[in-house]
Amino acid sequence: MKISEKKEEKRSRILDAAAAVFSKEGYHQAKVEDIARIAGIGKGTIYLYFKNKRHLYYCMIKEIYDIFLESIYTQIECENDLKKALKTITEYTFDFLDSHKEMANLLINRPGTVDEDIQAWLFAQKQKIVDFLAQIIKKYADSNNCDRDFDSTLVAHCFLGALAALMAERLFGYNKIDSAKLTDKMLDIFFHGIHNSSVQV
Amino acid sequence: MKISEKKEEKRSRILDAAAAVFSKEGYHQAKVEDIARIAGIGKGTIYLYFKNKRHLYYCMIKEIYDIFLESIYTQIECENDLKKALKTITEYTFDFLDSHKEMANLLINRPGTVDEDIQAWLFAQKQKIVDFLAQIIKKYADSNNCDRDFDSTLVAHCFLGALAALMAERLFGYNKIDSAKLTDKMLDIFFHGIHNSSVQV
Amino acid sequence: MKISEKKEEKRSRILDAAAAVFSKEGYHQAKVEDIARIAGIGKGTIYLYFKNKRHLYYCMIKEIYDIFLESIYTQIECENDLKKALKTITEYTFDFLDSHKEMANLLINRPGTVDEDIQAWLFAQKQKIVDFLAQIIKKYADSNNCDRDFDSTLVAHCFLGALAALMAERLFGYNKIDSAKLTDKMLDIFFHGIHNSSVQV
Amino acid sequence: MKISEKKEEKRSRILDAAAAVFSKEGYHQAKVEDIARIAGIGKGTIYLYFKNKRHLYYCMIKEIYDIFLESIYTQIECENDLKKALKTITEYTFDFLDSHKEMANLLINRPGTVDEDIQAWLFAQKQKIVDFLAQIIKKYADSNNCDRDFDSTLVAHCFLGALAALMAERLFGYNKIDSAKLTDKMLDIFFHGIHNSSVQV
DNA sequence: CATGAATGAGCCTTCATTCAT
DNA sequence: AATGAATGAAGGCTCATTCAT
Repeated sequence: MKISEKKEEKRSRILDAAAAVFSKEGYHQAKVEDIARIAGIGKGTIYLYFKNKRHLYYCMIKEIYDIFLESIYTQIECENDLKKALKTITEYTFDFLDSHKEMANLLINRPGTVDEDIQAWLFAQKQKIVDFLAQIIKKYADSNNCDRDFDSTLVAHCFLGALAALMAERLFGYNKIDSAKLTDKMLDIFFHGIHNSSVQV
Repeated sequence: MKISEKKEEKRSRILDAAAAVFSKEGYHQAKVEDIARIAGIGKGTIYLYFKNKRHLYYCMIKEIYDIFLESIYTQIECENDLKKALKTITEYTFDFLDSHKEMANLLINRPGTVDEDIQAWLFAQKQKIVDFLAQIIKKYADSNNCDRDFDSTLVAHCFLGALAALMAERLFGYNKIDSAKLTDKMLDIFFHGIHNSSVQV
Repeated sequence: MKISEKKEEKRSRILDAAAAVFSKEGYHQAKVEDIARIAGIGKGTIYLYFKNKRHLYYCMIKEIYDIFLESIYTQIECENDLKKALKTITEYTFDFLDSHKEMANLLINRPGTVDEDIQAWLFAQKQKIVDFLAQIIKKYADSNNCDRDFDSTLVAHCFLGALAALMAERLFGYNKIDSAKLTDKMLDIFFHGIHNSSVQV
Repeated sequence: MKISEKKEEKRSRILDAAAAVFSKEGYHQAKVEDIARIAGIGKGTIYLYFKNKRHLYYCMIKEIYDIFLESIYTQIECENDLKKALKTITEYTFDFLDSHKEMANLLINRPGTVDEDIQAWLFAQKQKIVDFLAQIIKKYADSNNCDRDFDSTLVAHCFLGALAALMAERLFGYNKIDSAKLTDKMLDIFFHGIHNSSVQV
């Protein structure tokens, strides 16, 4: 028990250090030695837990995605109200990056720069989220007898794109935006558009 | 004249080759030698035109952005109709990446992976587009006496984020989407939202 | 007693494992960890019995040579007939390598690849065999009033060289040669040469 | 012309340095950096001429074998007298190793310790020599209506084994033997054996 | 001007050895 | 006594950059 716990704890420390370094430097410039130093261990130790640098990167990014996605899924799963669902996703995303600031750069700007396999894997992950979201949107449209004719997958893409853009702005931008208000405003745009409704009628 | 023209032409060839290689491989994996070979010149010659690899990258990406942005600006500048403006931007972006497919990967996925300075520069470029767009949106809202209260900068971010997401999907996704329809659908979402308008009334 | 017996048994297991691994991989490519695994013990334990990898190698190869040489000596010691003595040596060598196939590669191809000290030690061991053999040959020549004038040390070298070559061929060659016939043929060559004796007369 | 000559000259310098270092240290302990230093060039330069350390080793040992074997073949090819042929081989071998002392250790003790491919290649080379020699011996036996019944391949193996043993002794032994006498004595043993011919009659 | 052969700093990875348990 | 997790020195190889031609 104790030993496997210790190993798990050390593996976790390495993954944290890896996230920090990879996020700051990008995959290719990150040095295994730096990761080791930040994890407080020897260089060789990393290779007891991960086959090589690439494997370490993959495990790290997979862990982050797993945590993030699983959490999103469970929170949304049984939610029938689209607005609430999107709000939850948005808020959770903000929170997640706020509490993992050190890897924000990685997630937003640098994820797929290792090789084609990892790029493909990331693409597949993203596809899953899009599909999941599109399905919720579709359900919403159907259940509301919605007279508007929109492609739910397209909407999902737009929504996630907008979300990513706002994340980047919030994280790297000079004007820090309050996340609560941001969420509401963004959802308002998506639900009602920017068109002057009074004119529309 | 002739000499400086020749020089300019060679410089241009190097930049094209750099765009192709950096886009395919990413900054750190791209080899100066490959760029030289594709440009049809000797390896050392690159260093007669650019201080080093980093500088070459910067010049290349700057050139692309300059071309792209200038084109956008001039096309939109005197456009008063927001919908038309956004449509133009969207269509031009699609066309641009279609005709520069070899650097699409670079522009969408890999731009800021060199160092913090370049990341900051890119961020500033993006900021300019956002500001420009926000200004147009603001003008539209004001001139229409719009009763809806939205943050034009926020809308600009969302719009560009969505645009980027659709670009990525169109470029790397399995289902190639027709760009004309895509544009219309996307703008429809942004203008009227996804809410059931019949219910809304 | 019991403890020292146990220790001896473990030491022996390590030496056997070392012989197997060193023979298969060669000194530098052999991994201490593999030896430990094959010996069924922990990696650190090896260092309780041997100072380091080099020492382990030395002890192992010394043990093999000791067993081999002692056996040869005792079998030949009181043999007065040279032909019988050479036959015994040849047959015993074949048998020894047949029953230690796993270290044949080591003994034939890889022994002295560690450092100069070990190479010198091996050279000295070989010298002993040569001297021993030369002495027997000398005795034979003297006692037979042999009219042929040959350098017994030279003959010893030639005989052992030929023996080694045949061992290598038998072990790694495609045509497995029957050892009994081989011995007779080889001794025949050494005793009577390849010259046409009928012509000679 | 000039350039390719210079390249050839440098390649040759690298191969010489490689022979010296590999011979002294063995493949695995030899450092590429040492080879470069001895060749008087930078470490990276070696990789302009050879794919990697293994390839360098292979090219070096192949070159040595090619030079050696080709020379032997051409000298022996049209020789009908077996004794002269064997004498030529023996003398040439002595001369070759005398003039390439620095790689003697490599050729005698360490050649096949890199990997199985190279070991197999070396084995094949040796096989060629054996076959070549066996063929000459066979021709000799046939043409002389030799009444002695010996396996020419076996004789070839024995001869080469004895030759190798004498080479090793001459190179590493304390008593330097004069090569001219050595050759005669050795051939005498092979042709007439050590048996007392007066007794034989 | 243009070149590409040469360089060597830099980094990933291995593995003999140690030492806390 | 025995272990095996941890270490870090060492070495193969790459590639941006230089400079002699």
